Amino acid sequence: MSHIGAGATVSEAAAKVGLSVHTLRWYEQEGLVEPVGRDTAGRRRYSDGELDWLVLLTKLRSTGMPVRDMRRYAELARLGDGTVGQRLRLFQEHRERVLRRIAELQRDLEAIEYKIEIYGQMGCEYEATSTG
Amino acid sequence: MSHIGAGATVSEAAAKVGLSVHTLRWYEQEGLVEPVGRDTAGRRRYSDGELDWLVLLTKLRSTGMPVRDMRRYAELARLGDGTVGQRLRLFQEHRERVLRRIAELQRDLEAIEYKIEIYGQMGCEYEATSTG
DNA sequence: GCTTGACTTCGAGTGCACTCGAAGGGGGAG
DNA sequence: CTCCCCCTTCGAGTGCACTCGAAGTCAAGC
Repeated sequence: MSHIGAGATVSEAAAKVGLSVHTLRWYEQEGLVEPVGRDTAGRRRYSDGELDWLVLLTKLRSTGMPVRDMRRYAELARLGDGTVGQRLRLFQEHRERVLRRIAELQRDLEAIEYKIEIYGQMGCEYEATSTG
Repeated sequence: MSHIGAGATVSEAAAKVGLSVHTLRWYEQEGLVEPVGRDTAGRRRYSDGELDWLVLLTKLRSTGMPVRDMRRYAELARLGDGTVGQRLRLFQEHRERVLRRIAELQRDLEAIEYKIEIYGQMGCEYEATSTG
């Protein structure tokens, strides 16, 4: 490896951010990532900043942001500081969605835990019966 | 409506549980729901118990349980009390998944909130500049 | 000089969970 | 009698986010 300090290769970046090489190229193609810097041979070299961006994208994805919104966000970021307000609103809306989602999961979890309790009781009775 | 007390029609059930009529039939066809009781004309009549079951299914779905696991669960339920242990395990595993999912959302939410803070600060500076 | 890993474009395939529409028929309420 | 809601089977379509494979090229490292 003679690229020490020159940034990560695609496969290294893939390993670091938890996306496949295919997906990294696809993200770039879809405009979620600015065209990545290249080495003399034309191969992608991901800088720390680009890796951070990718990590942020994975967090947005994992919290359920659709790819089209991520694309929108990437476009805004590309346009510079003038779009900070829009990016803020985009993130605030997303936060609300995530909070609602968490609340929904917690609500529905209660039904699951209630069932676990019931089944636990039923199981105990069975055990008690079967073991005497 | 002369079916007072005779159970809900498909469309009523759909409205109550938040699934489409198409999806209700599809759930039945996929074995997520036992064949629903019928009236003299062969039309589905959902009892309160059947509605409760559907509501439970929607909670499982909304917490991310795949349809194949829901089918497995429905099969176990159909087999009676002897499968309570398996159902308990199924729910316990699902609970763990949901808890992990909530934890993941909360973790990733932090990054989003951090960004909101940053953008908030940037926006304030801009406002301060533009308003004076 | 050969292997390895990277590059390109392209389109097709995958998995999931619906979602819809067509075609043709039946029964009950107003 | 006539709507309207329901029934059936069937297969195809949708949306999302990948995911894969093919085909051909290129350059660096051993």
